[in-house]
Amino acid sequence: METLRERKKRRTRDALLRAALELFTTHGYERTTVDEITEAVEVSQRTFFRYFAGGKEEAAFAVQDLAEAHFVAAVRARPPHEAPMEALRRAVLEGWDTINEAVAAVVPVELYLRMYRLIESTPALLAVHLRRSTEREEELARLLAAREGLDVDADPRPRLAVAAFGGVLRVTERQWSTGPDFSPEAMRALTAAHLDLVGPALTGHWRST
Amino acid sequence: METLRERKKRRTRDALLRAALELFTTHGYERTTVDEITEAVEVSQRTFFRYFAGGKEEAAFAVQDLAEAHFVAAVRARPPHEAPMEALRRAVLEGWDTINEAVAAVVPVELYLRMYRLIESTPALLAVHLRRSTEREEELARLLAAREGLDVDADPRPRLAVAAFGGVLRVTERQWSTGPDFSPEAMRALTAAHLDLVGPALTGHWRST
DNA sequence: AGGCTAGTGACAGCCACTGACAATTGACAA
DNA sequence: TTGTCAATTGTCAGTGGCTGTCACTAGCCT
Repeated sequence: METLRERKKRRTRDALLRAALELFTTHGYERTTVDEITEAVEVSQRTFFRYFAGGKEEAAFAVQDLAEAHFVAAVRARPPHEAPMEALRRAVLEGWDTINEAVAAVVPVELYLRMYRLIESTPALLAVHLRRSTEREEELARLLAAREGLDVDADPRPRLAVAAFGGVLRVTERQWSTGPDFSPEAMRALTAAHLDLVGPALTGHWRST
Repeated sequence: METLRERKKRRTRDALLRAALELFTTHGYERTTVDEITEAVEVSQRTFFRYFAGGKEEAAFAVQDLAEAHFVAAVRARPPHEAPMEALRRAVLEGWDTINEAVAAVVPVELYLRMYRLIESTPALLAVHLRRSTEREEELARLLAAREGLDVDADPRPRLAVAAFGGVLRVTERQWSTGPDFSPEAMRALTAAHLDLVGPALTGHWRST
């Protein structure tokens, strides 16, 4: 079972994380200081940095970590006979269908979505988000390459395909976060629509839809 | 003509920029302090921040700005009858062919390439680079949409196509910056090869090639 | 020549982050 | 229980990026 010490640690971390996200999403990321977060939880500043060695940034992406791991797991769970792009497509849609399972245990889904929007609208956070996305893309490229029996360093196709897929997701994120409907369902629908359009978008001529 | 004041300003800025890039590329980005840069040029720290309000970051990307503007200009110069993706492809290859013209007036091309590598290998800089890339992609999407007579907010295809194109460039940058040949020619060749492969990469099955 | 103003330096201060050391508190065995 | 050990936390001091303020100097313009 869980020892008292571990329980306390977990609570402190959760309290810090929740306070951080709440402050970020209400007052803005850069405008909230670490001191404000620790005052809200009544711990020392030093303690915050011990839980989040990456500083405010790590706190800001803690829940994203869960959601993205959820998505990668969905990719891994796809049957091996599916074509790579098809597996990615189904996994990402599945991920949005079941986003609650991945996130709700730590923070309300609504807070996660608010934080997602904040990341998209805060340049410093968006930059980090994009870097993290490329790290995930590298992971997926290796995954798919292994699945198809390819050497990811000899054959660029897995990385290229995943990068193109990632590009579609970025366009989707951006449109979703600036649009009027912040529900997971809206995100899911937009993702599906965009994935359907990427083929036509690349085939040269747009005038003759 | 150019007044004495303006000449002095220009020189100070150039000196700061060159000192910054030189220090970044030799000692590393984060390990270089602003004080070190200003001591090398013999100005106060405050002066550095007056020229580079964005701090070290702005200095790190000053030359990238030139190169990227060079590329966008090449896209604009493409004949309107070319298909969008074809215009992007030719413009980016052209950009690497004539990179000297865009950069050499301010810093040696070799220093620019070293800085490029450093950006790719420094997480904090890579993140910013990726965000800047999406800004450029937005610019290109609007450009191409206008060219084709489309409304970029109503039709997602321009953004999707440009995002996929950008994804290919990112894969290329990454491979180039970790490879053995840092010449513009190598970058050009890699870019062309990857652009040729993105089509096949997206067509479902990789095993039977 | 002399007033105007842009550019600069010096200084003070905020915030993110880190290292070192001391104090506290849970864990566990005698 | 109680004493010991180890994990957790707080305090303090310091570095570096960055900003506001103010006074001063040097180029500009009439």
